Amino acid sequence: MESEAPHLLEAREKQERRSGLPDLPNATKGNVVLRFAPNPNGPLSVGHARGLVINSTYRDMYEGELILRFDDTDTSIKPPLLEAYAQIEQETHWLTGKAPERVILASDRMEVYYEYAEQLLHEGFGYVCSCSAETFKEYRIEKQSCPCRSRLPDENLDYWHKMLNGGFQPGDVVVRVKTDMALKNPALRDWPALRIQDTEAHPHPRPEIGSKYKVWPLLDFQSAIEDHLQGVTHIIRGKDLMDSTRKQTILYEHFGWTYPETLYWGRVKIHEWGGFSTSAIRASIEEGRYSSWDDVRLPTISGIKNRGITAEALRLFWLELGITQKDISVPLATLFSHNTKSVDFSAPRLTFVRSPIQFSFSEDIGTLEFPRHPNNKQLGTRSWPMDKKCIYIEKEDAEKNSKMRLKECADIEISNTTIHFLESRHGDEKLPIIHWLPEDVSQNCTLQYSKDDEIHTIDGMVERHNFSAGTIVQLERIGYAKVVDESTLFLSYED
RNA sequence: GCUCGUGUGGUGUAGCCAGGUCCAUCAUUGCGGGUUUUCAUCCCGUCGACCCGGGUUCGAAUCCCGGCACGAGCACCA
Repeated sequence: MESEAPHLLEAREKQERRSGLPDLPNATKGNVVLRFAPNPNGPLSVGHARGLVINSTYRDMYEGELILRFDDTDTSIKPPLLEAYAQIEQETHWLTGKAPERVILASDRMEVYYEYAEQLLHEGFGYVCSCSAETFKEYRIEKQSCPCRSRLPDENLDYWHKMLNGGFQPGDVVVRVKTDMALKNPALRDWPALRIQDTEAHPHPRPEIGSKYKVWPLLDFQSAIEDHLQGVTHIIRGKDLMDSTRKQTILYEHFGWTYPETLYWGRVKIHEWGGFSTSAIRASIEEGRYSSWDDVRLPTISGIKNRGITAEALRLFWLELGITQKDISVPLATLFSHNTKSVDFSAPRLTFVRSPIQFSFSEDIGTLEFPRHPNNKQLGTRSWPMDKKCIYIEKEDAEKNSKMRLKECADIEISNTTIHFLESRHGDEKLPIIHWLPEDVSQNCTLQYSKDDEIHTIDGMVERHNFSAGTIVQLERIGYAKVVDESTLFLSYED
């Protein structure tokens, strides 16, 4: 018994509660190759960030490699955007902390795909089909072979060459992988591998490609070939691509290759945004609804970055959701809570007074010196001279109270436009604490924030500073914000 | 319609494969409190869940059967 069923003799130890990502099946350190393959029809969305975060984390866990592959093989429906290539590379670096080990452009690899397509036809495992999409659909539903299926390899090769030489228009013909028309899953029956695109009317945006090719591979074919050629060991993709895996596995079996281990995740929506369709975002920008891809209202990586969200927050966010196949909908508040943790300790405190009202001190108090951050002494101190004896406080505070405590200063009482110091000057009484600003260190500033898909602004006075654009600060009693320029701040989110 | 997949608190998530240690983990949100000269951070407390119905078993969130619900694919998009 000991040799035949040792597990019966030993009480198996209960699995520890897991934290972080689960192990990758069949993976060993140093032998893992992953890929992230977006269509560059626009810069990356927050949804793409999931692919990047999960794949790059596994890359790091297994000391493997991450390939960034541009699947830019559609020039008419979701055509690539030339600027997106470089931007996606930058965003990848920003989010994952380093450059991908390899970068591949599918549009550079056309000859390779052709080679395998030709082999497919030559070996009788594929055929050129001249049925219309609708006609073939009927055959597929009826589990019937279409007439083109019985073409001989030589005949197919003739068609193939005619395809390559521009002898067909889009829709005329398509190369199919010969599977089995009786397959249970209708999606797998003789699936299309390459088609014709009108690259005169819709040239590829890369000038070196342009109208050079008429025949283009479809995702299932291109991706299958490339994954094998690059030695990809693990694919992590959306579960909407499950049938894609099955189609590709049939192709792999024909070529005698081993299909990578594949994991899937479900659909994610963000309450405030819904999905992350790149095409929809692109359309809304082109319509002029948004200024550009990095508009703070957009669910793009550049938009969220622009808002003052850190790469770390985005990473923690996606890591926490993991790779379950459930379809989920998450509120933005979850991302923001990660951002607060990511940012708080290093965010210098800055005073911003909304709707400022001016008051004068009844007496001199000299220069005030106090820390830039209550817990992080490394951020140094700030010093407020008060030669003018004139300060700003928020309108709302002035209206709500007559006695209050000026933060880091003293207890006061206001009357008309004058501030008198109270006996309890050093804080014996419990008074509302408000933030305030001496005129000596003030300057006009606009605080922007996004709400309900609109950008709103609040005018006020900000403490004079020289933090560079992009610095994340905390506006005391208001929230975290990003410095846009000398006189503009952007509030990342409301608390 | 066919095919595939998923169902744990308000929202996510762990546990499920190898049934007990699970009156179910962690986070977030809400509520309450503490620290703090910020309505921030941090800390503490609290509310709150195994889709339904059978079955197997001494014992089921975990295994089996049957429902139901939701999602995706069936594109000459990726």
